[in-house]
Amino acid sequence: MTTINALSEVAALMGDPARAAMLSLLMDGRAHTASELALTAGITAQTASGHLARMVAGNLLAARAQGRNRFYRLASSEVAHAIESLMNVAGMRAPPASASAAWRRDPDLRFCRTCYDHLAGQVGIAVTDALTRAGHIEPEGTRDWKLTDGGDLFCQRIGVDVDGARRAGSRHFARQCLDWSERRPHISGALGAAIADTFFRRGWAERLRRSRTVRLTDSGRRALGSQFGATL
Amino acid sequence: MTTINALSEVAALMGDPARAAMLSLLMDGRAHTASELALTAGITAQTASGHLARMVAGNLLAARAQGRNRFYRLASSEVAHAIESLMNVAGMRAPPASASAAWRRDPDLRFCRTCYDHLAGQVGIAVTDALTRAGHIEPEGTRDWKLTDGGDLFCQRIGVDVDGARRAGSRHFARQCLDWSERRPHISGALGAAIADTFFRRGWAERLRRSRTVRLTDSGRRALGSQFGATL
DNA sequence: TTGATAGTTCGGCAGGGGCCGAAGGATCAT
DNA sequence: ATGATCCTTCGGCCCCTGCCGAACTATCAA
Repeated sequence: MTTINALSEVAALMGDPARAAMLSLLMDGRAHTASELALTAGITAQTASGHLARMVAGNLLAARAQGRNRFYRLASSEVAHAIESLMNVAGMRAPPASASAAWRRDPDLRFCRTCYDHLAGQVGIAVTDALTRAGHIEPEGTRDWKLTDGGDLFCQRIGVDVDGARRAGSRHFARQCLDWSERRPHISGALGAAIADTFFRRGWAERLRRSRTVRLTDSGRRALGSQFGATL
Repeated sequence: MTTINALSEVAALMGDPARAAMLSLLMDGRAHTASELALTAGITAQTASGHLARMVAGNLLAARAQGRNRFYRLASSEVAHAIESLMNVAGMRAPPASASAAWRRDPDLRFCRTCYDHLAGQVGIAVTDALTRAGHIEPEGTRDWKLTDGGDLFCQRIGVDVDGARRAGSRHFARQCLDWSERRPHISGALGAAIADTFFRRGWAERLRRSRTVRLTDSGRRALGSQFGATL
């Protein structure tokens, strides 16, 4: 019973024009301040504050305080995905203006803010596909990956701190993270973070300054071919 | 401007408990009568009638009159997809009770009513994965597939009417259809239908009588291995 | 024709929720 | 400290909308 109510509650949160306007802006994957969101929604700061609090409580948004600003962002790629599919039903073919501007400016941005510590986008997909193809990981249920013995060896060989990831407390070891744009699962969780760390440490990828974009270096491209047997 | 309102309107339609209950029931892919929907939503027939009319006007539902009954069903697989992704955000792991009953009764049913003319479920995923792996198709944007030259040849060879699919008027050629249960894209659109047609024509798959289920035959299982290099 | 069933439309009630003004913390700049 | 900025909480207004009772149409079964 609460199960059906949960559906309507999430939908109702998205079903208000002001909140929908905020969510649309946040679809660019970035974090925005409360006043910025109020402005684009065309409402006062007080009203916006109430809306934002409700969406945080409903696990649609995540908030982060910084100085006297509060930055809000979408809570997960699942939320982005849900909004996208609603837009699809609503007959919107392109993302709304503000988001599509950011999109063009930064075409490699694939909702990396919430996929912060692991590789997402096309690189993440390529790595995940290659590991799957080689039998190094296997889907386990609909939410996790299983690292096979061969995969364990492989990861150790290229320098991924698998044991460290295993010891990462309560954190999930290897999760399936559904990428917003690619719509296919890639590796997140502690192992995903460890793999990304290896990419950065070995100079295969680098974070762009002041951006959530990850760029694959030339040596990374070569490594993807020689180590993973994948091309991008 | 209407573009953002469209998002909130669709979400608002799904954001009422009574309407959400009806939509959940309709997630079984079947058509239900107005009174049936009123009953499960726990409201009177008058109230339900209003809700249903609004959802039809909003292109969420399609109605079909038959005698003195009116049958309502989800208007498209896009709607089903949107509901599913909202359920995902709401943290529902299993489909709601009523739908899960149909689910258990018919475990191969993967919302085939709206994916009517193309292969969905595990078979659709297996085919799509195999074609991707072989480089026969590539994701194009977030909504379409691109059929490569090699893929064109391959399809012709196994008897898929690719040219016919290309001539299919205004219909999309090869769409990414996100499967409800598998949560991964498979091929829909004209090409998806043509591939499914090949499977039926060559006896690789068969529709079960009076059911939306598609069964893979033994020869289909062999073909999947020999032609597609996939196992299931 | 008469009655029963399925569905819709209309009207009025009542509650929920979105909105803003006012006021109150928090943080930064000077 | 003083003011400015950012954000939040509180209180009250008001509209929107979901709800049902009643009445009406359409189909089916005698």
